[in-house]
Amino acid sequence: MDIDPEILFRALGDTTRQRCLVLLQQEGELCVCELTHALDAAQPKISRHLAHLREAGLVSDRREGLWIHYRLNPALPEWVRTVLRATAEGVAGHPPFASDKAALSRMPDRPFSRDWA
Amino acid sequence: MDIDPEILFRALGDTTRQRCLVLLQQEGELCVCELTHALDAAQPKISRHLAHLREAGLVSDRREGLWIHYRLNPALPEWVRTVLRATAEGVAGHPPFASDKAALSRMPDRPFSRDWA
DNA sequence: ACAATATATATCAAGTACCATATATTTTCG
DNA sequence: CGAAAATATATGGTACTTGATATATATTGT
Repeated sequence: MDIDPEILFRALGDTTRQRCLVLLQQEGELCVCELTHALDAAQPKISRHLAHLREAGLVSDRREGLWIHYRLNPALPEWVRTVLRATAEGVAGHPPFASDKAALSRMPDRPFSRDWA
Repeated sequence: MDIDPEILFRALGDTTRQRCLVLLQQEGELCVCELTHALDAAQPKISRHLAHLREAGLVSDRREGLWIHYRLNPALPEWVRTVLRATAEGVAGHPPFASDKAALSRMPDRPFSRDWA
């Protein structure tokens, strides 16, 4: 799989998309309503940014009933994974990324249990 | 030193700036005319993109006579260095990055000798 | 002080990106 | 089939980005 670096970094160049990617990296798989809640953002906004990430090849999606689960695209080249990992580690402690994770874990009635160490 | 990830990735989201950063990473330090030659681009275009990188905190500059040498900002946080290194390694073999390096080494009358293994 | 060279900045037009709101689509359940 | 829930897309407005061209600034040597 090949990723155009211009498309990659333009996709990374928006805070909303960064926050989604960092959460996906930390949580593995999330549906739109979880991201919407974690970021406290309007649903169409999240949906459109996820579409952007999907078109850039960064995430893949999987439907399960009403829900659509997003995850990092498993076919990403290693250097892109390194970029995403370094970024997630670099920003994890700073706002708004730290509170996103907290908000997600506080979400009531999460549609799926995602128990993985 | 702190780098805002949105500013970082927007700076990386342009092919011209990527090419400059990859060359700077490979060569250590380059003046504007070298970058202009390597990318075969107009001088004001290179100058403006370098200004963008400087304002984003990614590069620093040093004047020596008529020339201004640019280099990666030595104060970059480690995660940003990792991002830049992974990117440079990931794209080095692909166009236009590969030919940029070749064009630079073919440049006649390069203003400085930069001998470092 | 003047000319030449390297680099920087200004301007304008064209394209692009983002947000908020409204609306459409898809799936499940009764 | 109709309603409800989750997600996706469309629209319009505003703001940012980019490139090309022209011009300005800074430094050196004569």
